Amino acid sequence: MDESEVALICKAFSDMNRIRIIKSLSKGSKCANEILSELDITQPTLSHHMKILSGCGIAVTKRDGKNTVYTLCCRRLGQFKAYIAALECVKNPLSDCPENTPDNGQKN
Amino acid sequence: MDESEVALICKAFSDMNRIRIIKSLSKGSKCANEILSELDITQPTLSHHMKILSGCGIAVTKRDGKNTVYTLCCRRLGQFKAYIAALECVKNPLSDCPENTPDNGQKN
DNA sequence: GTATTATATAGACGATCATCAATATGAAAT
DNA sequence: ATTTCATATTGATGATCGTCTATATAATAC
Repeated sequence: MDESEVALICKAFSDMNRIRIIKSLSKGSKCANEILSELDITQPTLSHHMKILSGCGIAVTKRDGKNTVYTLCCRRLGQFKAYIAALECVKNPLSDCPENTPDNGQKN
Repeated sequence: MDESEVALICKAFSDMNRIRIIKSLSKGSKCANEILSELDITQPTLSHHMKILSGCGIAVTKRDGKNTVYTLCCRRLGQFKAYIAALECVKNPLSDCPENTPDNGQKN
């Protein structure tokens, strides 16, 4: 999973309604109507959001008669979780930045 | 950390250049000039990105003479990582969605 | 076939975005 | 004080965004 894929998934996560959708789907597959009843948006807007969520591979679409069932893609979500989890955070790093502040305890 | 905070951080992560900045800072604090040399953007654009990254609490700003040193906020990043890591993915969930497809092995 | 239900698409709107060139600010060096 | 270096702010531009109404499509029911 490269940076552009991560950026795309993060963009999908960057809207509160879509986060709610993801959290809802994380409890199980749902059809559009069900999701719609949990949010305060119109049906076309939900359709738009689902297109974004499936566009980045986080959600999967499946027709079932009149309904469209949406499911979280565990594999894709797992890849994303792994990427985020792998982000380190060095507390007191070396840096080539000239004249580092003394209380960082370093000069380069 | 509520949904709107997560959305804000994800929005900060939704740009490739900002992801690169975060990955770069994850290896240690850096001043603007250093980060700038790693990317293909102008100085004002970098300044704009850093404002977004510090605005959501992921990066921290510190003046040091002529330089501005940027550091990842480990606490904040940790909160975000925890939220993402906590996203479950149920494989074969119960759903109230009418007429679930048979190969899901469920009827509701 | 016609109606009904569920979802998608088209087109529009104002808002926000990433980016830039130009300029301002802040801090050190001379 | 003036210059130099590092960063921030301003203002503009074209692109993308979330949302809506209106309409189209797809699938079942009658």
